[in-house]
Amino acid sequence: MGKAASIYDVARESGVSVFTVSAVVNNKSHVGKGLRERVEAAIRKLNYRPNLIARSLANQRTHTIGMIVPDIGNPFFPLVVRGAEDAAQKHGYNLLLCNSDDSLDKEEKAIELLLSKRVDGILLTKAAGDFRPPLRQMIKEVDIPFVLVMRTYPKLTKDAVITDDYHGAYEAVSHLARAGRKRIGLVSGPLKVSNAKERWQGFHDALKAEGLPYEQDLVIEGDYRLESGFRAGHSLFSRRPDGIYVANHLMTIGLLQAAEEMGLRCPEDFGLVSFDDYPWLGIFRPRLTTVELPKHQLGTEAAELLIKRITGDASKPVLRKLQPELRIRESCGFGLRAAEEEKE
Amino acid sequence: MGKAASIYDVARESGVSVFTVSAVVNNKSHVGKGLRERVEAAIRKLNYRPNLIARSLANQRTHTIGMIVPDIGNPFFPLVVRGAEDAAQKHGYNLLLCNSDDSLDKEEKAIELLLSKRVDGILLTKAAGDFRPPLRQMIKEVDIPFVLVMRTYPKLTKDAVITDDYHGAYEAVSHLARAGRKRIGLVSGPLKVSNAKERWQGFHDALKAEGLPYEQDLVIEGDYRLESGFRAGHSLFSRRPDGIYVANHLMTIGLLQAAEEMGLRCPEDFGLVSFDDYPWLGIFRPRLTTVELPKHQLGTEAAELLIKRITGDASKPVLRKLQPELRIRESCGFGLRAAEEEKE
DNA sequence: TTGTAGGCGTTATCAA
DNA sequence: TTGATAACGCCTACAA
Repeated sequence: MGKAASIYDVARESGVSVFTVSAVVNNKSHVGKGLRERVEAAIRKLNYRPNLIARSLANQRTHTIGMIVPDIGNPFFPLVVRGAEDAAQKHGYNLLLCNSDDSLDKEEKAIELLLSKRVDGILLTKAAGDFRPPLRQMIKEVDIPFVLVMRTYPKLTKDAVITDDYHGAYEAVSHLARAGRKRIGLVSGPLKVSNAKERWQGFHDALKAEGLPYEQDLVIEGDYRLESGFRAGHSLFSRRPDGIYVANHLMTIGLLQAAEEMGLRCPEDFGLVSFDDYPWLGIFRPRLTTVELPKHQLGTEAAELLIKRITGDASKPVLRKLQPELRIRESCGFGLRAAEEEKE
Repeated sequence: MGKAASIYDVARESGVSVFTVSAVVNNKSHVGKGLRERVEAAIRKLNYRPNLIARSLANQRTHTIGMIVPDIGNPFFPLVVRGAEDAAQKHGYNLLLCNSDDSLDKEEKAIELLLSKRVDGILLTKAAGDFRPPLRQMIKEVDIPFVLVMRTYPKLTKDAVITDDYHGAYEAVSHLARAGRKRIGLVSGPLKVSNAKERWQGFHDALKAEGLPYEQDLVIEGDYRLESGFRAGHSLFSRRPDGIYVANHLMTIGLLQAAEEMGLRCPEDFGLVSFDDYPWLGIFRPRLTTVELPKHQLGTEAAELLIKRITGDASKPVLRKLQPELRIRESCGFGLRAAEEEKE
């Protein structure tokens, strides 16, 4: 009783061939009613479950998709992953999850493993930097579809589901300007990453459009992690900006920790707009003005697209750009300014 | 060139048998230096990568572990998953991630799929309720190790890595009492879940020890989701408790939303202690007093234990109970009380 | 040390 | 409609 029943056991039990069993399991080619019932009975009796590993080997299809994110511990990604899992699930796929920590090395290892495990496709949030040639070669040979998530990387594929980061950043900075901020700083993600560049560009162009100076000193490149926000805060605040746009949540937390240490208050001492929104940001003070990104949708759309590719859709590459949404609350100091004007 | 090179291709290319190739790939039984080099050259030339699906079929080992959590979108789980992934990774395993939404049905489907995919073991945060007999039967037959995460379920296995929830809740409530709260309410998780029961018990016993009344009206059973915290808040606040212990973060957010709607302030109008801590709770107001749970460690220890089981360790069941840590901040109103006493 | 051949559990081709 | 039988790609006795 140690081994699980195989298709052979079922065949023997019901006195038919494995072909027939296989046919009823996958309800294929019309199997005679009598046989079908006998087989089904045997299946129940032996508690037979197809071995999907064997099936994968025969089919060359695992119904598994690999998903590589920088860090599932970064609160941005869980919802993206959840979205992807929901879509995958719906189409009968599973998710093999990997963390790259934005390291090219880990990313490469993860991809190699996923390829060896013969996943049907990969959802990738590309780490900063370029693939090494051997890996590119390998990927080309294997020829499974990739869909990029949140970050483009045209050298690999043009299929990507991202957010309109340029626009989001532009909105954020314009809003800061509308709130009366004049010296606006930026805590950016790693500029090698496509969306960080986009956000930087949005920041830059919005300043220009508002007639505000772009001060190199007020631009700090972080890595989307909390600590880098903290460090950025320390060096940024010494230059006394009156407004700051921070490119993600984790760095915002770090920045606010730095502000706290330096005795600076938001929005009194500096206005703040942050990227990605969370339920708790609406209730704690200061209420953060943020640019919300549709995380769950990002995941589902990416997975849907990937599955379409897996199942043979070879239509032209799609670059899906989801729209962010500015959520105005208090950290930008908009209310503050209104209050001051009332006094005058 | 459509197909990836197989072990046969390598064998042919280097003029040896598949056995020899297999041996050098897994650097097994001493292969003659000359042959080894020839084989290695062929491997590089053909860019050969072992097909892990085929290997799994032959070995009866997938080096994949299944992980089922209620919802990766609940901020509690990402770090647990990350911990598990780190440990898995370290030992050469991958994580197949599933969400159960605390639904028995989804949980069952997920387990069946994981078993069919022949994962080597499963990390499970059990959904509320009991397995149905056929599933239990199936699990017993397949005989792969399970390790429970965060929630016990002795009917399945006694291997579990959890937190000392009783103790954590006890501490939380005692602290509320020390802060001078007299009518303390509870927003609990689903009482069918082991840790919700533990937290309830800790709540109950702490009240008793402090000589405070246990008021049934002030105990509300939620489901660990935000909305249930919101509803709980609405019904709870109408009874005017002066202290509340909420059993997780998401429900706390919901509860605070309700408080806001009703114009109640924390800690002035009610003291609050919440479970699980996050970096942002230290910087926003009100600063939440929480009981931190070692999420990452939970994941790594669970994965380590599971892998030990997978690799044959049959020592007696381990119930690992990690210690929570009370982080006193301001939402309990402790500072408030101190301030009042000073005035007197 | 190396090769041969059979098995892992399915699917799929080709006859019957 | 069914049944043998050969893939799928790898591992591993058993032989040589």
